[in-house]
Amino acid sequence: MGGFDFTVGTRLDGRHGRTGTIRTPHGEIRTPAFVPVGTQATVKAVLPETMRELGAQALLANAYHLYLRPGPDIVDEAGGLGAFMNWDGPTFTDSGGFQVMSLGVGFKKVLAMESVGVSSDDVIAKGKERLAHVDDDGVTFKSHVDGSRHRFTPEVSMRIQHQLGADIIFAFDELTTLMNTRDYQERSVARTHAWAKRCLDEHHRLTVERAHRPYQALFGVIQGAQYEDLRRQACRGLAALTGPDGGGFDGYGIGGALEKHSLGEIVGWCCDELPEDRPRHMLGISEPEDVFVAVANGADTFDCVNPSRVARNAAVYTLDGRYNIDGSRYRRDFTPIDPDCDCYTCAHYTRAYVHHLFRAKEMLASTLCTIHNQRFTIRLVDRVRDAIDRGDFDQFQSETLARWGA
RNA sequence: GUGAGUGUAGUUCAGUUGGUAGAGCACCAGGUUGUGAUCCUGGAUGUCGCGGGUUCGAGUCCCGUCACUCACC
Repeated sequence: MGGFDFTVGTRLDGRHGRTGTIRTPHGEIRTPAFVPVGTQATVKAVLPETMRELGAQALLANAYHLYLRPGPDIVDEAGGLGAFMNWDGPTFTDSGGFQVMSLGVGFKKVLAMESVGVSSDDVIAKGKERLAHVDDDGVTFKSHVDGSRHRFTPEVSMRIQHQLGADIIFAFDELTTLMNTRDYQERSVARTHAWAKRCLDEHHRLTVERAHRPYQALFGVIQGAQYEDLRRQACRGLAALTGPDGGGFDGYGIGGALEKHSLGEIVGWCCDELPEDRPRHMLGISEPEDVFVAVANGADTFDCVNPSRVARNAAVYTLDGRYNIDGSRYRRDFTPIDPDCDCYTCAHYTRAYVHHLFRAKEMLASTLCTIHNQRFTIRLVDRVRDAIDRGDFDQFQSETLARWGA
């Protein structure tokens, strides 16, 4: 796997947590690392240069969105995702598997139906408004942009992600919900495993075909929901898979819908089974409690839309907790959003000003709060990494979470 | 001075043949975990201009009065 490798640094006693370094053709990622999300080849509201200044080491975009718009061929022509968006650091793309669920069934819709006694299996079978349909070969879906029909298979996802050209790409997986039956979860894990093998094969073929391009690392994605046996089985299965060249996955993604309280044990089960010389990416977390739990149990990198999304709706993070800056109590507060923060926003602007921008619906409000929340999250993870290297993780965790109020 | 119209939540307005008031925005408070997210959920709010009258009951009908708007003198 030329151009890509992972070395472990300091390990946590008795747990899977560690520091390390991922090397990609576009630079290194020191882990643990938070990877901000720029779904459509942009971290909403901020410049790529700003993300660099904030300390972002890598960015993650989405194959589904970029496939629909502008189209992977255009990103390819532009020189790949990084060149297209003026980001010269490492990049990730998600496979589009998440959209199988979010477009097809809808996580919230399914949760809401729980009270009515409807399982998402029923919804998948009977739902009228679903935009996606899953079968063993792949998923057929309607574009949320214009309603046109499309089909993703593991091979299609690999081709798209090769055209997008991110340094780290993910295998095409099926994300279930907590509402699916145990029986469905078993079948889904089997399907995701079969898709993983097809991804590995197609990835190998494309890597040979596109040998003139920088090497792209492929991460297998683990499902299995809240079931320990399924998670372990999924991990062992993916760890044992090899492509035509005899090589396996370059790393692993831990995915799936899960309840917050079981995050730690699920990551722990997975990391019991996964090879420790490969990086593990936890998909979709960023809250301080989750970061500590995921890192302690072995996650090396993780991404999340939350710092950006909540920023656009006036929620800002501090080590003392989260609050809404558009609340009336900040109208005359001329202190920074977070007095302990070193970000550009906190250095130059007051709560009263940002409060005013939200009230006036000015777009700068989103920009300033996104800068702050991204910096908050990146800096928190930087400190976690330093704490592990210092041998100080447990104390740093307990102090930080006590202050956070978790 | 004459004629006409309008006065209902902070605001713009809706209120069916009379049955003790609603909406949008604003306001207040939350939420958002591989972005279908300038999105979603809750909440508070009224001497229906004022005074009489008719009626079991009036924001709705009648009389008077005040304010504002327009038109004409």
